[in-house]
Parts: sequence; structure tokens; C-alpha cells
Amino acid sequence: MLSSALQSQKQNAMATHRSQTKREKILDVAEELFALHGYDGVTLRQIAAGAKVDVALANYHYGKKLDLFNAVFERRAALLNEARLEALHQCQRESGSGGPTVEQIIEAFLRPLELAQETGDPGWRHYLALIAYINNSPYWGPRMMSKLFDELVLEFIDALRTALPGAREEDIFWCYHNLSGALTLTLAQTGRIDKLSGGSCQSADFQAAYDHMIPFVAAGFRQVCREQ
Amino acid sequence: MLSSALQSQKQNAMATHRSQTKREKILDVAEELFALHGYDGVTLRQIAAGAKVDVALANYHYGKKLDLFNAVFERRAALLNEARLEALHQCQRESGSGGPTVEQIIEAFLRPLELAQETGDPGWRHYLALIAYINNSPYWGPRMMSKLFDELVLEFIDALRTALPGAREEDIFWCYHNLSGALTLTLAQTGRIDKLSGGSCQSADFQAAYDHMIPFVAAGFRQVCREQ
DNA sequence: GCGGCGATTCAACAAACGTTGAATTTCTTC
DNA sequence: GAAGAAATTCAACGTTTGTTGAATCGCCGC
Repeated sequence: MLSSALQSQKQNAMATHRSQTKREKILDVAEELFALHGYDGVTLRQIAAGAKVDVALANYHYGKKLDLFNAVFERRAALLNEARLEALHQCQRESGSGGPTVEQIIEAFLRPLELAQETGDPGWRHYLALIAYINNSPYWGPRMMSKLFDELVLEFIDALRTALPGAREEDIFWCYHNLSGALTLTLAQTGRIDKLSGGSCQSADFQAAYDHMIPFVAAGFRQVCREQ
Repeated sequence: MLSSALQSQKQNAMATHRSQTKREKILDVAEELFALHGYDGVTLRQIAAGAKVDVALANYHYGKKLDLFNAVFERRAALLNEARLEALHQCQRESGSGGPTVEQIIEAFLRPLELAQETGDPGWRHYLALIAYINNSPYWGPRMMSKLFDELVLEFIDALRTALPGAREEDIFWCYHNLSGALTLTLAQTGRIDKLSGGSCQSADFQAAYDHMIPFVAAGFRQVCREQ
């Protein structure tokens, strides 16, 4: 007798003898292409070709192109939010009555993104690049980011407020903006830092990126939000 | 008798009785639309309509769509690079034999972007958003950023290396990566921080963004690149 | 005022786009 | 194994796309 968790995994893996295979393959290919070329840079025919499927099948499963785009964006959001929230709560439990340090909070914000990569599923890498594309877009950013990620971000900002007593509201948010920017460019995986550094740094190495980002951002928060 | 600098301004303003007006209007509209919707999200007909011009005129002046995209990207690059390099050299001259501090170098890297906005030309705002789009794109970033901006960036990194003796190469580049990310998200002007902060922060206020980014980034550099 | 030339528009092309209704295959259920 | 439902393909639609060649406009020198 399988546990219900394992059962649902089993269902996802085998599906109903093929049916969900093509359906999910469409999402996988759309995820990769949207992340690389953006919404308008990808045609439904490219996605269908990549998934070895007729172009009408995407419409059958997901409706219009915009609905497919949203489906890709929403597929992994809940899982990601749960992992990050769990990491925040864990460091809050483990810290004393003073609450977690800035470093611990930033770490809880970033490390789950790295774990997502380590599942071996390349889809996660593409998904993170898609988030970077959307978050940095003046068109899509305001339309899509808030609904799925604002609640989580505000929880982390609450924790940071506690860890930085006396900080001004605007200072905290501008610091979060800097963190979000550094993270976004990392997720985009443009490979630019590889070339600039002559090979010293690798965009694909999320662990190295976060190893440097955590002390960098924490020091920035403390400098800007230090008590007046 | 006008100075040659003013003369060239005058020429730009009056042009040859109209001829350069439509030609430049196409660039202006393309700049704004490309920044907002990306390369594939804009059609030549939208650009032509915005410039109140026939669709064939863009082709006549700039060739293919990709050539127009490049023309927009290149138009203001040299001017921007000169302003930033001048700011770097000035703070190098003003500093003692020890060279400028990290804060001064970051300031020279960022403040010229703010001055560009203060000329009153809204085109600069759109251009900076276009840089953000390209820099964050896994497709365009590697293809377009290096040629115009690598030389300048490496000059600033040289200055930072001097200001941070004993720092590891990879640490410096990862820190620059964080700076570049924070800056990129700022230039994108998505308005997301406005909503998240409930109005405490405004994306359009570049000065406030840099006022917070300079100490934030400088502290990050010092923390990560401190002597071992 | 006429010829020439750059700037601009007109008209049209073939290709590719998102979307859809109907036909066909594949699976599930009895 | 027949019936019904779901999944998938087929074929086509009306638009829109980037691009181009030819025609027209507007100005300047002669």
C-alpha cells in the first residue's frame, strides 16, 4: 500500500497511459521557449513542434496562447512558495527569541531556488529564467508578479523588519528592491558574468551566486537600515 | 557667432527643414515600444503608426527590423559611456594617491544615468529600460551587451580592484554581478516596488534608487571582498 | 522653371500567425 | 467487443507580419 504522497507522484509519472504525457510536454517546451525568447518571441507552432504535437493540441488543453503562458507561470509557483516559506519558518523556529538574523532570512529566501535546480529537472532552471523575464518586464511584471508572489515577499519583509529594528520603511523596501534585482539577473542566466570575468564566474552555478549574494545583500541591508 | 557645440545642437533641432525629423521620430517611437514590449512584441506597423509615417519608411532609413533595433540600441550608447567614463576619471583625479573609494566609484557608475534622465528628454528613460530588457534577456544579452559596454565595465572593475586590495577576482565579479542586477531592475521601471511598498518607494525616482543603491552596494563589496 | 535627388507613400507580395470546427485516433467503461 | 468519451490530428480560415518595387512628393541647384 502506497502513501497518498507517493501515489500522486506515481500518477504523475505514469499518467493515464500517455494522456498527460503530451499535455505536460507542451508545458515543458513552452516553459523553455518563453524563458528564452519571451511571450511574443515564441509561436504556438514552435511549441507544438518542440513537443512533437499538432498545433491545435495546445489550444485544446490550455485555450488561448495567453492562457498557456499563465499556465506555465502558475505550474510551479505554489511549490516554490511553499519551499521558501518552509525555509523561513524553519530558521525562525531555530533562532532564539530575537528572531533570525538578516543572513538567515536572506538564505531562506534564496536557497530553496537552488534546491529546485538540484532535483535534476531542467524545467526548474527554465522556470526561474521565466520568472526573471516576467519580473524585469515593464509590461508583464505589474500584471503577473503580484498575484503569485506578493504575499510571500511581504512575509520575508516582515521578518527583515524584525531583524532590523528602527529601520525606515522606504529603506527596507529599497534594499529588497536591490536584492530582487540581483536575484533576477541571476535567474535570467544570461552568461554575461562568465564572459566578463573571463571564466572566473559561471552563471549556471547558482550555489556560487548565492554564496556571494547572501553576505553581499545582508551587508547592504545593515548599512542602509542601520539605526539612525 | 555660435559655439560649435551649440551649432550642432541647433542643427539637430532644426534639421534640414524636416528631413531628419521623421527619421529620428521613428527611432524615438521604436525606442519606447521596444523597451516596453521587447523586440518581438513590437511590429514595424506599430512603430510607423506611432511616428505617423508609412511602414516602408523605417525600412528605407534603417533597413531590416533587426537593423532598426540595433540602431536604437547604439544611438545613445557612446554618449552614455562618455558620461560615465568622465565621472570615473573625475573622481580619480579628485581623490588622493590612494585612489577613489568604493562609494565614489559606484557613484560614478550610477549618477550619469540619473543625469541622462534630467535632460527632460523622455527618450533617455525609454533607452535605459531598453538596456534593462536586453541585459536581462538570455537571448539578446550575450549578443548585444558586450560590444558596447564591456570596455567601460572593465574600467570600473579595474578601479574597484584598486580600491579593494587583496580581493579575489571571482568575488569582485560576483559583486559586480549583484550591482548590475540591482541596476538593471531599476532601469526596467516595472513599478513593482511602488506597489509592494504601498507607495513608500517610486520606481520613477532614480535619485532615490541610487541614494539607496550606492551605500547598499558599497557595503556589499566591502563585506565580500574584505581582505582574508 | 526645370532636372535631379533624397524622402516619403502606395500597393502588394508570400509567409507565418493564432484560432477553430470537423474528422480521426486512442483510451475507458461496461 | 461495442459504445462513448477524451485526446489528438487534419485542414483551413481570416489577419497580420516583414519586406520590396514602383510611384509620388518636396526641395535644391542651376
